[in-house]
Amino acid sequence: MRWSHAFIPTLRDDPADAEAVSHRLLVRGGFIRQLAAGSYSMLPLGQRVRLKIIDIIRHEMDAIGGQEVVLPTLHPAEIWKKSDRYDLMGDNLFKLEDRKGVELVLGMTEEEIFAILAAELSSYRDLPQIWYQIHTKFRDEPRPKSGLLRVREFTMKDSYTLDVDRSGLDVGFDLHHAAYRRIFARMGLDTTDVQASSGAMGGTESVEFIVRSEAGEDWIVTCTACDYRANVEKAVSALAPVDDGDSEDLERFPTPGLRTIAALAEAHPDVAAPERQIKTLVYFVDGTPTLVLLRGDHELQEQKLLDATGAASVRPAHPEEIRELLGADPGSLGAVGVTGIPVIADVALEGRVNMTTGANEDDWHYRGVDVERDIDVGTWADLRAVSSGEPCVECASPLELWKGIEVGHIFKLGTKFSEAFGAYVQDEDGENRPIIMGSYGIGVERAMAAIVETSHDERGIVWPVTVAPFEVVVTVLRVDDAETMAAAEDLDRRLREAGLEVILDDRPERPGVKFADAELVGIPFRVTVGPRGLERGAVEVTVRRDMSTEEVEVGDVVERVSALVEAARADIIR
RNA sequence: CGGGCUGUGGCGCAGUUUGGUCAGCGCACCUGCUUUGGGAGCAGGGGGUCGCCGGUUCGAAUCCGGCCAGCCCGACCA
Repeated sequence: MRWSHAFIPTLRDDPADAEAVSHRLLVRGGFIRQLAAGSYSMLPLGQRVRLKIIDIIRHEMDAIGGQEVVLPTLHPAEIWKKSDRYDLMGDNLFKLEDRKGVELVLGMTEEEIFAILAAELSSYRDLPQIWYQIHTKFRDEPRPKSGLLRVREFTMKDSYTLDVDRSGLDVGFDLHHAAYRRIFARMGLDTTDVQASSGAMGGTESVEFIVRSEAGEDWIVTCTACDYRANVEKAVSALAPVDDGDSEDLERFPTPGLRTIAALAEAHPDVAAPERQIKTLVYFVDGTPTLVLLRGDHELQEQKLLDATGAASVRPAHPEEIRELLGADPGSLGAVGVTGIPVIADVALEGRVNMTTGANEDDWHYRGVDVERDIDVGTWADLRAVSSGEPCVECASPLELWKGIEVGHIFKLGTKFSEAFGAYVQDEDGENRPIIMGSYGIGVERAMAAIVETSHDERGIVWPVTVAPFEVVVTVLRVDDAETMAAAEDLDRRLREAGLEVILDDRPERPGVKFADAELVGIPFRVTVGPRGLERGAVEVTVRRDMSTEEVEVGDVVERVSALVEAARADIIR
């Protein structure tokens, strides 16, 4: 490839609307262009990287026995209604109508269609199967952001395992787990696999692959000492016991003007330390008003509420709604004596006595609350958000909280879709059983952005050689000098003949421009050809990652660069 | 959906407060000459319905109304 003929529109300035590093560098480097919010064009360089990522994924998926298919992205809404995901996914699902008025949707993931195909299987002997595809998914994100990190149209590798029993599912799941580790490692991504919630998808065991980055949107909890690691949506921590004293009688007492946990604690330190208060939140859980109870010093983790209730959506009640329901304003709420409204309580409140909580009348609270005696708790669940420094449940060491980018997610889906679409097989005993599915996703462009987030410097991107748009750039310093140009062209040809991916920068630009572009674009190795070096029969070879430079005799360049590329590959794959 | 901000050549921006002389700057682009190991210099040149629609006015990038789009924070989010 000759740079002079390539479409690589690099920019000297950062685009004004780009914040995230990957967004800035991918736009500046001429990899992508934005069309609309959450909608990006892949320019030639971007597409080269994207294809390399896809090749890695495809290779590893095939290696675990995956069979590639391509399914429609345009689906009749009917099948989404059949699986119940039409409502469950809410506004995140793109919906449209055809000319006949038939409702259609654009796929977000494609369990439905895979289940429909799986319905053609009839015997346990047909299983297991691993099916996958790599194509476009759509999500009507409420807020696309950060370039490729959160978009509305993107490429996903989604795969599905089909098994007759749990142990088969476990095997398929573990195969994916191992394949994902290899996939991300080969891209040069350092991922942490964490326990996660499977969210609206249902399912049980769920593991996310997270790249540590400030640009990420997921909060991850890891233990500073042991192996415990989980998404905050799922993470738990140990709690120091609280001394409540002996159970006492319920007593109403005046608390004029006290509306917050902190204010109440300050005014009544004897009975209302935050950890001895009950925080009462009012939520609408799929439209049903519900009281959510937590310890005074704990925060609600909404995903846990979703998981505990199986609801599609939850939202905090508005102040007016709260007054109508409980007769008091936030700040004086409690669940004591409340009937007719479901109560869900965090497990940290189990067995607690002598607690303090609002009395559902402004300026009044209860003390001496025995949670199990005085409150009609319908459901106990883990609802609390873990905070930094709390003790690990496994080893009691402090937990650490950090931000990351979710690049992959694997989980055990179960039989939800096979039951909905009649995907049953007969087992050895002639018994009809729903196929057990697993579901596994990787966001291709998000992985691309995550690589840039974690591999760049002040000059630009530093692509791992396995995903770089080109492995080598041959930079010609004097295009108008026939000898220099001839030497560069010869090198370009020999490097390509050695199997390397080369771009020849033959633009009539000044050296500084070419160096800057090569570094911005992030090509791992640069061969600099100029008349000065050629007089000595030498060129320079520069390693992008550390910008180290060595002089190499022209005759040795192919061997030297090949060795560097191989070493870089080996270092990534290990 | 709530809050904040922004829309002016390909990119980055000034101009809007105080309507006219405001279509302007830097980069990029084209031509020529010089230059050539870290984003060159000189000279000449091309390119913009000032987001869209409507209104006010003799006159609107500028004032008013409506709409649209994008960014950031929050809510939400496999």
